[in-house]
Amino acid sequence: MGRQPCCDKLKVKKGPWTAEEDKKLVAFILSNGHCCWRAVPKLAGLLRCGKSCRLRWTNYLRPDLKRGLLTDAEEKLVIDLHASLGNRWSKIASRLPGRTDNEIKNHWNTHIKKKLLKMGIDPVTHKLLHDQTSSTAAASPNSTVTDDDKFSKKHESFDPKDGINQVSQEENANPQQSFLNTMNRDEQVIGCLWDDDMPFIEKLWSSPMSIEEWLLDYQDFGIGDLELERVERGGLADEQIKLN
DNA sequence: AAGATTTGCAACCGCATGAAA
DNA sequence: GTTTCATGCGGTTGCAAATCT
Repeated sequence: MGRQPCCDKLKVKKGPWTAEEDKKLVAFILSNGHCCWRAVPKLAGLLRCGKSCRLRWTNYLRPDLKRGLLTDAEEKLVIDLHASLGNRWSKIASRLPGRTDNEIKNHWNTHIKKKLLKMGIDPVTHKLLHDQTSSTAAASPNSTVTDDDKFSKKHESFDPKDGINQVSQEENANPQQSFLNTMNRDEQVIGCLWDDDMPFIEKLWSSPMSIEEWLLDYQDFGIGDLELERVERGGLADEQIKLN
């Protein structure tokens, strides 16, 4: 009847991964692949469940992952895709090479959502909050203060130059509309990404560099080294330019 | 300086779907 | 056809670091 359980849940380890575990998982996947996640932890000598291994690989260890904050262009793309796709993070992530759904979801919840609220844009509907709430706000002027309201007050000195885009003085007169305008301006760039037939990962696989070489060059297994990371990012950027 | 609070991210949880037995 | 599990996905939590009081 049915299949065997993927793991004995009583014996699996939980919590943060160690560098040693990362190395074991990477070494195993690079030499054997991951045709069946259920078998990976046992064969790799890890006391983790397959699900945990899969998440660790896809969200952190995969060699094609970018590190660091999303760029302005990536943020704009996420916002645009979110407007049309909603919280379908995996679909959104598939349009951002080197980014994971988890990373995008986290970035949305911690950065983008707040920026949009600060600019008076509803992060759910992507419409101006003023347009949506003017009637209800007038009806209930003493409505309770939300966390988002608190954020807006706390960040009243927010400088658009640090955020989504730089805007002209004229546009500053109406920051909400200005933001929507910049979104339109980016449509061409976004369109290019939408039309990209060959996903980034396929370009990576087809590059002359082997995956082992790539990993050895770019993976630090979680051991922080900012300078190395900076150089690595430069290397990745160069590689992407070559591939393009 | 120290405790409290907030922030950001990695990892886990639980559900839906499809496939294997 | 039914049961059981693998996988993928989105939501949520836990915790270390940063910031505030």
